[in-house]
Amino acid sequence: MGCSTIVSVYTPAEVVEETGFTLDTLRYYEKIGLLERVERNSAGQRRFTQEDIGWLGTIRCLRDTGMPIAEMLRFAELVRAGDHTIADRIKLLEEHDRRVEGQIDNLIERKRYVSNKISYYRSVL
Amino acid sequence: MGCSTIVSVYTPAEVVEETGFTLDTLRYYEKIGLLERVERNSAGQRRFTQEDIGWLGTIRCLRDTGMPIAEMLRFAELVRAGDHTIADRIKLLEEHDRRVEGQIDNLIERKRYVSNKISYYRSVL
DNA sequence: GCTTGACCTGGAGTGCACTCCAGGTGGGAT
DNA sequence: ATCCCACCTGGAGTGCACTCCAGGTCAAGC
Repeated sequence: MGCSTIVSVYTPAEVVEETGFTLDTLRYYEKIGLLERVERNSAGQRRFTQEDIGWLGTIRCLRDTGMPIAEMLRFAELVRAGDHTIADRIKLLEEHDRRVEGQIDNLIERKRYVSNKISYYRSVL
Repeated sequence: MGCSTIVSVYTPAEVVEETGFTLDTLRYYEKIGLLERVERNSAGQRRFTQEDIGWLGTIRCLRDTGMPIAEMLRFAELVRAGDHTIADRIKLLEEHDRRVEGQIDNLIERKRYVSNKISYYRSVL
């Protein structure tokens, strides 16, 4: 059964580089269960898998669109629970998507106000 | 000198209604100097002016576009310092405007990722 | 005239999302 | 063999922006 799959593995430093999260943040995410227990080498040091990297990409995206950790945690649980939760995941993401839409619209609206203010100041210079 | 200007004045409750800030937030903003010392009636209760309302509108906008309080404070100081700071105000707002632009772009980018994820989940349902 | 409720002050507490620290272990280049 | 640096753990600390509280005053409608 000489299974010779090459499972590419990442050190903490590589993951920091790759994902842009700090090591402390990574550890924090693991501690609170947003990241599932990461594998360790014999010395107890973390060795991240490609899958971890992928999941961290999702986290990054959700986080940067303003999803609170509690909700990401809920999403993580759904993902772990298996394929029968896909409908729920869709629901969660769709709701988030609508909020992001709202955020963008609001930001565009507010930006107009800022731009107008700048124009006004320019006009009185 | 019977000066009979009608200076419309707002009670705290009216300002809360108008601006969407809580009374506590309004007091907090005054305490830290983001809002200049608000007028009081004989009983020491706040009576906001039209100008206060306008300024709170600006605050709302800057806040909702993610400007930290420290920077709003700096902007407030510039405004109070008089017209010779207009160039600085423009600089500050332009910088902020660029950041907001970046935020919007980033959000749009991330939103695409979320939408794709939703599509993917839909395809495997 | 009395009650109710809006408002006051100073200061303490909250929630979120990290971020830092002390004290220690192990791997790997020289 | 040695040294340094990445990494480990548990737990405490930080920064931001509020938010809440106790204990009190005033105004205005009934």
